[in-house]
Amino acid sequence: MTTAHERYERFCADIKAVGLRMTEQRKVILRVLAEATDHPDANALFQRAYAKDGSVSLATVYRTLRLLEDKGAIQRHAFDDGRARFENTDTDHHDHLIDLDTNAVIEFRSEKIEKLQAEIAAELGYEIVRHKLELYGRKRK
Amino acid sequence: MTTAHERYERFCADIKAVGLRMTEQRKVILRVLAEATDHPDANALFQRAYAKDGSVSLATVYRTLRLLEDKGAIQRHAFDDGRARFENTDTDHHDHLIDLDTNAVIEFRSEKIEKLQAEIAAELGYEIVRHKLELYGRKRK
DNA sequence: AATGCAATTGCGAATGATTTGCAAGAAAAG
DNA sequence: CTTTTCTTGCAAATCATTCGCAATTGCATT
Repeated sequence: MTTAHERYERFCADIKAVGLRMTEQRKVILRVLAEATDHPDANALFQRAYAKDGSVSLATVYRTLRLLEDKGAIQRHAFDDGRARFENTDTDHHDHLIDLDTNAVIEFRSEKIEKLQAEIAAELGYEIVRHKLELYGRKRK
Repeated sequence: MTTAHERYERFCADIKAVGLRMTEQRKVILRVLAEATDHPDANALFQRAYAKDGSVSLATVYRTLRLLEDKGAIQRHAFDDGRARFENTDTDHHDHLIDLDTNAVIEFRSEKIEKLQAEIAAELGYEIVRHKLELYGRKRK
């Protein structure tokens, strides 16, 4: 299990690795991202960062998000509600089950499904670069 | 196999079923939708409808789209490129493979994957209402 | 510690997709 | 043909996200 602090260090390393500067704003945003265990959207991240440091702007949150996404440090998801949501990529790959009543996001992973996907793509003459599997459902009672 | 004309008739029935009016514009838009075999976005649908009848506006295309989506007659997809794309729901359920180079959308269906998904959701205590499986890949050479 | 300069910021304006308010136009019912 | 109510097109309004730009700030070098 990776800790929030380890994630933060890794983000910093990613930034410096390409000669980018470590600004106050970036530090705050990276920390917020590293601490997130949910799937926040850009505005939620901005709120959290702004609470820690009022000098952070929404534009910079978006810029930092894009930066990290390009480096593969975080992942962007476009669930059915329109706006983009983000999560760390240091954890193992997994898919999502979205609770239609609460909007909660549950992570899961199935080796079998991963394998089947690759097989299907191969049959169609394709190689999978990435995939998105989202189950939308309700709790059974 | 459902024909475009049958689909059109069904759309009309859906509209009239709730006491809505059958206007010229709606007729044109329904026809365009019924004839679509691809996954057009709102603007593409507007272009096609406008070509048939210059009195159709983009706003009405959006309004009609939402109408049909609410009735479950068409389905909205949010692929990773941001804008919404639509398709008829009269065909059997299927998933999508998106060609990253050409943006082409290939449909497929796997019984095994469907079954696995249901199993996974059940394990987590959920019942699937709908799901979305998108493979993003490149042609193998 | 002071200097220089390119990277970075916040702001507000721009964007692109989609929605909405409203007055004018057209169905359906009488 | 009239009335009532639904629909429309247009333009303005949203929403999420991006961009231009002048001001600021890291950071490598003195």
